[in-house]
Order: sequence, then structure tokens, then C-alpha cells
Amino acid sequence: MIKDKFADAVTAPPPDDGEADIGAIKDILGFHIRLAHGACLRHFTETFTDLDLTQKQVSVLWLVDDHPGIAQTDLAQRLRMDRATTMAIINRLQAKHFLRRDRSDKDGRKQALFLEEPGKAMLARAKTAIGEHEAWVKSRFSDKEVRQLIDLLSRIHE
Amino acid sequence: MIKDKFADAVTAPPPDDGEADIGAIKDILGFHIRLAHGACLRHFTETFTDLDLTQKQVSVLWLVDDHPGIAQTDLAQRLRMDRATTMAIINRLQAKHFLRRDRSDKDGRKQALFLEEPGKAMLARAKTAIGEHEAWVKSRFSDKEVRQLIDLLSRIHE
DNA sequence: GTGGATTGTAAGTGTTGCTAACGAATAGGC
DNA sequence: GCCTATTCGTTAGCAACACTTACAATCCAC
Repeated sequence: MIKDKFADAVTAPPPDDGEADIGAIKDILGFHIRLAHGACLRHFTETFTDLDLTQKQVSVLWLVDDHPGIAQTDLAQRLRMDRATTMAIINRLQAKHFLRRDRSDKDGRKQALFLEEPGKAMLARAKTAIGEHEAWVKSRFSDKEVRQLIDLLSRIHE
Repeated sequence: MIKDKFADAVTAPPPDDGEADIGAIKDILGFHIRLAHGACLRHFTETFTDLDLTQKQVSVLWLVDDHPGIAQTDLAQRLRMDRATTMAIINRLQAKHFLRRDRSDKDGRKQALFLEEPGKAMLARAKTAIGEHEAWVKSRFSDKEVRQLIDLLSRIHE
């Protein structure tokens, strides 16, 4: 099984320990964050194959729904993305008619984003799928541990 | 400040709560994992601009050092990567003369991977940089919290 | 030996992140 | 009001990864 081999990777001690080493790879916090994220992303992608949406795309739909008329820059800052990267995502979502850009009245430079009907419908389906996905992630934790984990992770992304 | 805007994104309640909603985006564990990973990756990339190495590349160097003669498939399984993806990474590292491929004696299909001298030197520098990076991540936690976090994350990637 | 599985490789696609540059619009100092 | 600096959206290009399919070489079981 892949799982066993992997556990081995995190468990296996280095063959030599003579030199000044900063420790085994399994003690590197960043390593665990990366792997946990990878596992999460993998399951997310599986869950969303039918809907054909990525994590980023769902996050954008969700935030536009929560903040109708939000500008792209605002969105980028909230999701810690580049302006250019945000563009690419918005383009894909717009091509699917999930949202539209309206020139902002107050600031001619900005594009106000609004969900279109297909986008709202898709977001509703996406939220259900996220529910399943979350259940999968949370299945290995107690409620208290989930709160703990969110608290600890929040401190990393501030 | 970006930080404030971002905190707002995680904190701001949705304007309407009438329909059957699965909760605010800030309660989605996957969302926090993604953001924490992003923050981590960003800092890692900054720390490693001089060395011109990515997280994956460092992981590969580290594992090849820990397991001299390891095969690419083995590496891929340990890091949860695709065979093809592993190829690309090994190619880049080989182009920099950080490691070499030797046809395995025991199995003619396999390529045994070994660090070259430049690779060993680079790994030593990388481990120092990882030390700094880890210090940055861990600065916001107590030792106990670090252990907790690693334990919780480990349960996600098994 | 033959057939099936494994391993590395190659080629192609898609998503995401970055940079640099540009025009359009705004905001602030004067 | 006017000029300058900044912001916003946009385009283009580059790099890293993850995925797929296909293929040749090798190994193993029978």
C-alpha cells in the first residue's frame, strides 16, 4: 500500500547521524503542512471532479457571494493572491457565466463582481460538496481538536 | 494594511443567513489549511530565493541523502508525487549537477539516485535555510503547540 | 519462454504563482 | 483647475507541478 510506504518515509530514521543535522524531516513542521495540504487538495479535487471546479474557484465564488460588488483587488487581498492570478481565475469563471464584471460607479478603475444565476446554483452545489469534503477531513478529529487546529493554523496565516 | 483586510475576510459575516448554509468560510478547516500552506510556501520561497530551490526540490535532495540509491518511484510514493512529476524535478536537479542517476544493478528498470558533491553542499545550505524558515513558522507557537500541530496534521496525511 | 506488471521516459494539458509592462482612472499636492 | 503619483485591470510570458496517455525496457511468475 502507498500509505505504508509513506508512513515509512516520515518514520524512517536517517542512516547516519554524525554531522550537525537540524533533525529528521519528520520533525519539520513545514513538511507536515505541505503534506496535509497535498492530501487535502487531492481529496478536494476528487470530490469536485463532477463540478469541475478548483479550490481557488470555489473560494472566489464564495467570497463574491458573501460580498456582492467586490473588486478584484479586494478579492486578491482576501485570498492572498496576485492581481494577475485573480484575473485568470475570474476569466475562467466568467467564461462559464458564473459571474459578471460591472464597472464600478464609484471608482471607474474597479470592476464590481456579481454572481450570475448559474454561479449561484453552482455555489450551492459546491457548498454541499464542501460539506462532504469537510466531513472527510474532520472525521479524524474531535470537535475540540478541530477548533484547536483552526486556531493554530490561523496563527500562521494571521 | 493587507493583514487587516485579510483578517476581515476571515472575520466578516455573510450579509444574509437565511438559506441553508453550511457556515461561514472561516469555519471551513480546508480553507485554513490552504491559507496556512500558502503563507508557509510564500515565506519558504522568499527564504530560498538565493538558493534557487523549491520546497519539492529540497524534499527530494533531503530524501535522496537519507536514502542513497533510492529509485524514482520510491521517492514519488514517499512524497506523494506522480512518476511524471518526479521526473521533471529530478531532471532539474540533475541539470544542476546536484544528483546523478545510476542504473540499478539489481533492477534494470530502476534508476538509483545519489547526491553529487554540489548537491550535498547545497543540501547543507538548504538545511540551514530551513532552520530559519522553521523558526519563523514556530515563532508563534510553544513547543507543546508545535507537537500538537504536527500530530493533528499527521492525521490528515496519514 | 511467454505474458503481465513495473519503471522510467516523453509529450501534452491545465492550474497556479510570479514578473513586467501598459492604459485608464483616481487621488493628492499645488 | 492641473500635474503627478498611485491604483486597478489587463495582457503576456515564464516556471513549477499535477495530471494523462503512450511507449520501451526490464523484471517476475507461470
